[in-house]
Amino acid sequence: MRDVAATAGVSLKTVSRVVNDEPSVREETAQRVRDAIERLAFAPNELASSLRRGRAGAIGLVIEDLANPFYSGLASAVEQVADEHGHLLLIGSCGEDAARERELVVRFLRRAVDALLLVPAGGDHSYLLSESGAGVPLVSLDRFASGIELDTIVSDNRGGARAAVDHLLAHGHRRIAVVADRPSVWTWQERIAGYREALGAAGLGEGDRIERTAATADEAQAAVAELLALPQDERPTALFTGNNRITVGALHARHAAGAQTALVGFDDFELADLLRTPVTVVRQSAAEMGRVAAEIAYARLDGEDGPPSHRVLPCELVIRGSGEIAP
Amino acid sequence: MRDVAATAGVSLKTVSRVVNDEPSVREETAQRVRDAIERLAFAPNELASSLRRGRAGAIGLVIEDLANPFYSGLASAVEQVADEHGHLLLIGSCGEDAARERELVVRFLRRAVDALLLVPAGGDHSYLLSESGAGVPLVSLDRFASGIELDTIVSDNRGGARAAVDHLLAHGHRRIAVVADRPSVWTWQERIAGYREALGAAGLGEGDRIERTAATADEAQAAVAELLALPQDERPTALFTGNNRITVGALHARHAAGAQTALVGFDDFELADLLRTPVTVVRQSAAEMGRVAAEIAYARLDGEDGPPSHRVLPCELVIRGSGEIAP
DNA sequence: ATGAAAGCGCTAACAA
DNA sequence: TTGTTAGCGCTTTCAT
Repeated sequence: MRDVAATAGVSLKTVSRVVNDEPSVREETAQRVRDAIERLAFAPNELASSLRRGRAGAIGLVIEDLANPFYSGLASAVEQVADEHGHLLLIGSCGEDAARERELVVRFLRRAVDALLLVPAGGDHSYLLSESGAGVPLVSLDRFASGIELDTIVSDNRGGARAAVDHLLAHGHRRIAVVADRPSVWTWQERIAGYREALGAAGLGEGDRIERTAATADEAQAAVAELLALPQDERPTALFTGNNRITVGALHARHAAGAQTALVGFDDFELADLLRTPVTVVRQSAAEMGRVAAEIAYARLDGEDGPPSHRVLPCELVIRGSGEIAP
Repeated sequence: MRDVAATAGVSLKTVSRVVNDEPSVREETAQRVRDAIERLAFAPNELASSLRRGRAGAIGLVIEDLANPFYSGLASAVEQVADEHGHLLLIGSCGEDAARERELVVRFLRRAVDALLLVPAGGDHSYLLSESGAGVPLVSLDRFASGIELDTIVSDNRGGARAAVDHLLAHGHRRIAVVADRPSVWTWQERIAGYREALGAAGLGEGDRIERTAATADEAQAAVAELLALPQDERPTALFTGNNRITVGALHARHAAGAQTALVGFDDFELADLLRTPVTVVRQSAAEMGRVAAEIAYARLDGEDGPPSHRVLPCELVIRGSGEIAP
């Protein structure tokens, strides 16, 4: 930049003005500077600029697993909003590991990201209180973070789960199993609660619950294989699978067992309509969630204050066949 | 950091040494500094550190579309390698837009990323020659960048395409249509070339080619719907779909038309085995590609020199049913 | 083993 | 409209 200034015969600050499109530079001067920039192939250092300004020109996103379509859809929406604001996007996956999540959060904040969005893994998040003293907008997506009040946007997990199980009940099922994520995760709690509420409303009690957990598609496949191998009078006639990974595992197990067990999954997925038995799902929109979360963050950056906001996005039951199989 | 130094009664430099785990600090001094860090809740500013060091502690990845499972799988693998090296990951999608790609590349370089991986969109990439003068390792994934020689890692697109079409030919097909991506993209050229080679080797000529392009699943669905609506003596009896988006679109069109047209797709996808007609595909590994590309970048950072390297990963034909349907 | 001084490349604040 | 000065928070170099 010094070289550009010398070449153009102006001061450093004038070059800075031109680079940043500040007004109040005479057009003729600006042109001279632009020529010099061109000739020297000058590229400003955004790191230095960020340091001086105290703003990074980037936002951070911490998710569980970039390879999971739910999270990549979410990330894609966040990316788009960031881009509209001229920001770059730092992404990190923590794989439901609280320690790793914290590490990523800390590193992002140390890079002075302008805002931080995260899908909180299980565990206490009060550490965010001190980490974010700096006033960096913090938004929680998909789940509530425990131990701290943040701007949060989630799907109506409980309502969606209840709709799924109600649907199965309405089709005559009484032995309905749920396979869901780790209990430490907020979404799990909600989805399980929805399951129990629906059973309860149908007059079914604790003894009628069949609850399994699975963290991966493989674990889900194993769990469902076990369920389908139960003696007929204990075997569930219907499955409620608590997320997209679990649904995939369950479908494989169901296929391997040659079973026609009814199934409703949480999370829609591509080609669900073209499966051998088209899959009935509770749909939530990862993209919408990502978009809204990013917009909340930018509203905060824009000076919007007030207490942490909570947004709940509705879920939608998409009927395709697998949920309408009779017991 | 100044405050920490004052609190611990040492100089700035000593704090810096402790923060960076440099040796040659007496343990007792180090402990005093660590106490001060703790008490003041000091967090070093990575931006400042990066500026001074001239290295960002991050790498950049430019892909086409984060919401596409192929690219998110690739990104996930890159992320993992970056993490192993203590680096953060900047991601940007350019949606096959050359101008947007360049913008992202420039911004990443201005942030002094330590290495840059990119899936080159169509168009000339000689601009990279000047942009990367700084000696930042540049690796091209999934495609060759035209106009510049870069470390590049691709799948054997031509071989994979040829295997797909050979397979259809072996099952008696003679009117085989290909639906592939934009012609400006390197992978398209290779996959089309493989298609033509296979036809040629079977004694079929230009007149026997049925070639369509589609950039999205929707466009592919429309293109395939048209093909399937052709009079029977012109209608293709088999489809070779050139990427995962196109396969999805084609499957929908095929289903809507109630057709039993044979189909082999490029790119494997989840649940392909559980579709009504399980889908035969040519599988490539996005994860492997991402991992290897990142490792090449780190090898370069490690001082490895020599001319740009080319790595070609093999593809694998996965037989599931849709490719074995008779004409 | 520790510290002082200089400066990475830029922009904010103020001055001319 | 343009320039000067100071300094963002850290690390390098060199001295002690």
